[in-house]
Amino acid sequence: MKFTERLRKNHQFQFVYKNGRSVANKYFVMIIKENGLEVNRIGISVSKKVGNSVVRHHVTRLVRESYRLHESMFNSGLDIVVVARKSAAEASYQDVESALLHLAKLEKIIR
RNA sequence: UAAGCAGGACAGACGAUCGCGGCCGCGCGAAAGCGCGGGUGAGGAAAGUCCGGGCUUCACAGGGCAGGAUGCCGGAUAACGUCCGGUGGAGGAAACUCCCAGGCCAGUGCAACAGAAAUAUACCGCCUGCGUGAAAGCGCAGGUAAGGGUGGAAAGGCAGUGUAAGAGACUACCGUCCGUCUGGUAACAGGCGGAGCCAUGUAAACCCCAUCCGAAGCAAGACCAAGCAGAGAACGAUAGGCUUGCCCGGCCUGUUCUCAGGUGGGUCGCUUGAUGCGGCUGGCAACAGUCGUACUAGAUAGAUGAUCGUCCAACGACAGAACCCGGCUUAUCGUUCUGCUUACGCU
RNA sequence: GCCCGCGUAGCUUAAUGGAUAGAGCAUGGGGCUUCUACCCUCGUGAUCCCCGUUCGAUUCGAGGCGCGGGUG
Repeated sequence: MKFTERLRKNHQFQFVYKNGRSVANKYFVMIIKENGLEVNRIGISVSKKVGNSVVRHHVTRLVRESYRLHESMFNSGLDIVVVARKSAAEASYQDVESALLHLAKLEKIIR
């Protein structure tokens, strides 16, 4: 991903949770905070409630893939945290893609 | 052909495009890194963390008590609670499967309810003697565990002799126990002789016996780099701390606690191993030896996915390595191979 | 990674290996009252699942499932 880094540390996530603004739909919760950098930073959080290890990895990959394929549409200079909800375990790739773009439109961070 | 039993293998495949983590090579770059090319990249259970071992550090090269685990016998193994082969028991018509399977004739405990009585007994009953009574019967003293109902369990079973009635009191068969002989490494099996059999169940009750067990865990541990600030309290050699829970013994000399401050980066450990596969030899087997051959993930918030097309058993279950092995247990859509048993039919 | 604990009615809980598993709250029916509340009375359980030991298991043993906690 050319224009994007990843959020890795727990304190980065906590900062976004405390200071960001959030929006949600059936599958995901998206939390946004401007980071003052040139690039976006994305973090994906899938808790143990969603499923076992295989299911959680799968959800993570679907989110990362759909973000990657639409990376150029997003505004830059944002920290984005995507939290998966329980129903995301049964979602297909098309569901994830449309849900992610829907949330991005709600936040008006998409071109 | 059908039903079943046992053991093994596989765990969607191929192509295209876009992406991800290591590794190798080349190029650019001071470096970080970037680009191109090549090759590689999750499991049969990677899971649960229930056992065992390697490895590393600590302690000791030392003893006792406590505690824990295992539990028919023999073997395999680095080791095991695992595996193999036997013995005994249970199930099945069979192939075959299952069993925490040492010891209540060491000690202690428990056995509700029912029942006369639960580890010791006479409620009903049976019988004898005496008394009373015309008799039936009643009362007293005694004998008796064959019969009765209860119960998981009622003092070997069954048949006969015997007897007033009965009783292993006696006898045959079966069972039990003891001794001895034979076979077997052993568990055990079989034979012979004796005891007429003073005694139930429970040790997944305490316990006894035999064997084994030092502790912690790769966030172990080793190294490099960066950075910081100390202060207070208690006790101080008849003290404090470490050493396995305790004791003895041993070691150290400042130790412990509280508050505050700093870092939270990198390298190694890290994958070649009690390794996999194939052949041969030994062994009933588990397994061992030997020869050949292969190298097949090493991330550090954590890499395998998405889309399209074709195929099928037709939408593909259970499920993701985190130091590494050997097992056990649990989850699982299905496909397939081999051997065996029984029934039916045909030749 | 390592180590503990718990699971009983809708909720909070009790139990020596021997009940029909006992309470309180809640809830449903009935009574009392003109009505409601209070009060009285009657009812309502897969002892988390499964296998075993035992004559008999909530209790003992093995395995599983779920929940909670400690520690690095």
